[in-house]
Amino acid sequence: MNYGLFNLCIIMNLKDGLSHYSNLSPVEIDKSLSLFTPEKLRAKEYFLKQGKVSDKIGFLEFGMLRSFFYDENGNDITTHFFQPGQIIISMRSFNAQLPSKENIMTIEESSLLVITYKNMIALYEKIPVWREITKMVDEHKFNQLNKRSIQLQTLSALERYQLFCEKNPLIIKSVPLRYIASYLGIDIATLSRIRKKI
Amino acid sequence: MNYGLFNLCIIMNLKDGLSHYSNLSPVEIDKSLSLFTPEKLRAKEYFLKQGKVSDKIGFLEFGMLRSFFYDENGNDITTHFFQPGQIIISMRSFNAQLPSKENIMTIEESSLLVITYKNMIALYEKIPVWREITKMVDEHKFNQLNKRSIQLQTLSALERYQLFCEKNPLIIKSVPLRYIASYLGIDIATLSRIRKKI
DNA sequence: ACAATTGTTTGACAAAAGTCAAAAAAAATG
DNA sequence: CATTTTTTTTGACTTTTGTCAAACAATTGT
Repeated sequence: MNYGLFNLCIIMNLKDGLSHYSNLSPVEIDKSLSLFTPEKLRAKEYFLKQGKVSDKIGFLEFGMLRSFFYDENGNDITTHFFQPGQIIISMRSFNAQLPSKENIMTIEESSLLVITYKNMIALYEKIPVWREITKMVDEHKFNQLNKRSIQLQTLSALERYQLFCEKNPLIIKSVPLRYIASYLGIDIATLSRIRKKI
Repeated sequence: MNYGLFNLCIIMNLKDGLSHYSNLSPVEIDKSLSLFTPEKLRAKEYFLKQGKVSDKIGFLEFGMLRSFFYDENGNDITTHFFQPGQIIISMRSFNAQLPSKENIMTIEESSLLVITYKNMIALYEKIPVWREITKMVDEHKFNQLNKRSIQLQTLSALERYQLFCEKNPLIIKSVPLRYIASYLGIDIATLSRIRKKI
């Protein structure tokens, strides 16, 4: 059982990831995977809508998604990007089964392996190790968020953008700049000027 | 079982909190509390040091603590304030038993109820409901951090400070401004000017 | 109580980031 | 492939925030 599971990246699929990084047996892996169903989404389709209780999470095979919400002025605020190999989840809504405060939407055509909340619970009963896997995902998400929070707290717009580029070359390539600007808390015009400077 | 548990605030102690907000029986509560030991700390004492694996968490009865780290220039960056009624924990270090990236230190004289990692594990075995309580604490911490992250992303220095004052009157009263400035990602001189403006 | 230390405010200035509007470029659509 | 539509860049300007140093205030230890 290993944190690498959630940095799988593009190369690996869910099955290979589980066999490399979890200590599930091949039989358990097959039993687990039978509860996931493939789902294809076109660009700009919702995976989760603000206000609804999240009833599923997904493992992203390929494509790109983002989570966002609308602030009091109707601005679209991006809060997260989801890359291949990552778990698509709204932690608060899925874990506590509360109405979501954010949308999750594809940026481009995407392919996921989806498991419903009901099946996830079933999985916990059948294969208790999955509780640990979930715990690891949650911890990983917490640590990511913590890093992000510290970056927003301590870095200038320029530094945030530079670090983001360094750590997320894939996102830079395939995501509209205005989403990245909003994610970094920078005005789109300012980001444009920062880019010119580099 | 109820989220109110982690917004107990000053009025309530751990015992009352557990009996009001958890569904532990009185016997279970007493059994649980026997694994917590009182700990008094003077001002500016460490509860946890950067680099060490956290071996305990605490419930704060009274006093005030903060977590912080030193950045590459040696600046002291405050990442969190802990108020009475809250759980003192470094999530990453305690949950995953990894070396801590942050310090936790009292700001003023404080009184805690402390439980060691070993005893926490014992508690999970004796009273499995504690796994759920922990899960709720973790979820609550995640949601708090998520809020904070969005505030850093979307609000101006002035707005961040105003919101902070509104939500944390106790902290404003008893914590040096430079800690608050650092927590909000604002230069101390800028914060001083913001305060004059209000 | 007094010196020493630590914390906060202020001034003068510089740099960073935001605003609004228009132009340019790129992407989507028929 | 030409035309909408969307996205990005740019210009001119304003506002916000940071920097450095000094003055001032508060707190602490002896």
